[in-house]
Amino acid sequence: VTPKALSPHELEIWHAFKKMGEHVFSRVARDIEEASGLSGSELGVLSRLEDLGKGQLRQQELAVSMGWHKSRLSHQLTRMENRGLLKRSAGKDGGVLVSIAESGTDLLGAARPVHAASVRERLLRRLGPNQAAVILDLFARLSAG
Amino acid sequence: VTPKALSPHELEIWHAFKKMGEHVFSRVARDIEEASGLSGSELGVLSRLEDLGKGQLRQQELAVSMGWHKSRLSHQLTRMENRGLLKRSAGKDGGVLVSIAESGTDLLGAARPVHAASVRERLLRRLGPNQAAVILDLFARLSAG
DNA sequence: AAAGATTGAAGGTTCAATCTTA
DNA sequence: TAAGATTGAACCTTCAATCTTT
Repeated sequence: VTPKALSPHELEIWHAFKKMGEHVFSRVARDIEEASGLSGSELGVLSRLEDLGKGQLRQQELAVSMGWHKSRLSHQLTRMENRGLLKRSAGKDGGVLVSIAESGTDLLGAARPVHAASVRERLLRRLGPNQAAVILDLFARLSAG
Repeated sequence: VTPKALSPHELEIWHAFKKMGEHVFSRVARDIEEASGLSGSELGVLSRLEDLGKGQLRQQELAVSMGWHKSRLSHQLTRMENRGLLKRSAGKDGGVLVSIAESGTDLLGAARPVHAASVRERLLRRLGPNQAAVILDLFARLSAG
C-alpha cells in the first residue's frame, strides 16, 4: 500500500483537535497554579484523597482511580511528599497508605473553587447548544476499540 | 463570591474532554514511534524543515511555525542534534540555520505515511457526519478571547 | 512466583537568568 | 540596546529494571 498524505482539510481538523486541548488545559492549569501553587497533577491526587478516601487512600487504589501506571504515581507522590503535601506510610497488607497533609488540605481548599470557575470559563461557557453532547459522543467513539 | 463546585454533569463533560485528547494523542504518538522511532515533536520539527524550507530553516522561523517558545525549541534541537537527525550552523545574519540530516530525511520518509494513516484511524474515520465541523467550531470558540 | 512499589535514564516543557552579537 | 539563542532547575511522563513482601 501507498498511504496518501493528509489533505489540507484533514490537516485542518487534526490541527484544530490538537490545539483545542492544549489551549484549554494550559489555561486551566495556569489558573489553578496562580491561585494555589498546585499543578494539575497535584490537584488531581489531592482531590481523590479527599473525595474517595477521607484524606487517605491505598496507593494502588489511587493509581486505579487516576488511570495512572504505578511508576507515574510513585514519582508524583515522591515529589508531593517532598513538598509536604502528603505522607506515605506502610499499610497492613503490604501496600502503601497515602495520607493528605495539612498543607495539602489547605491548598486543595484554595484550588477547588478556582478549578470549577476555570473549567466553566475556559470550556463550559463556550460550548454551543449541543456541543456538550457532541463531546460526550466523540469521547465514546474515540475511546472505542 | 462562593463559586459552586462542578456538577456531576459538568464533571462528566470535563472528564470526557480531557480523556478524548489524551487517548488520541498517545495512540498516534505510539504508532509513529513504533514505525519510525520518532517522537511526535521530532516529526513536527522534521516535517517543517522539509515542507517550509527545503530541508533547511532559520531557527527563529521554525519556532514561529511550530508556535513554540525559543527555549523549548532550543532544548528540542539539542536532543535531535545529539541523535543525528539535524545540524545547526551559523546563519549570516546572526541567527542559526537548522538543516535536516540524512538520517532525519530517512526517518521522516518512514514516519509520514504512518502519521497520515494513524490520524485517519484514531480520529478522522471515527467522526460522525457533522463532527468534523463541530471540532472546527469548537476550536474557534475555545481559542477566542 | 506474584503483587505492590521504587528507581534511573531519557525525553519533554516551562521559567528565569544568561550569553552573544548585530 | 535588542534580538536570537542557550542553559539550568524544576516538574512531568514512560520504560525497563529492580526491590520487597506475601
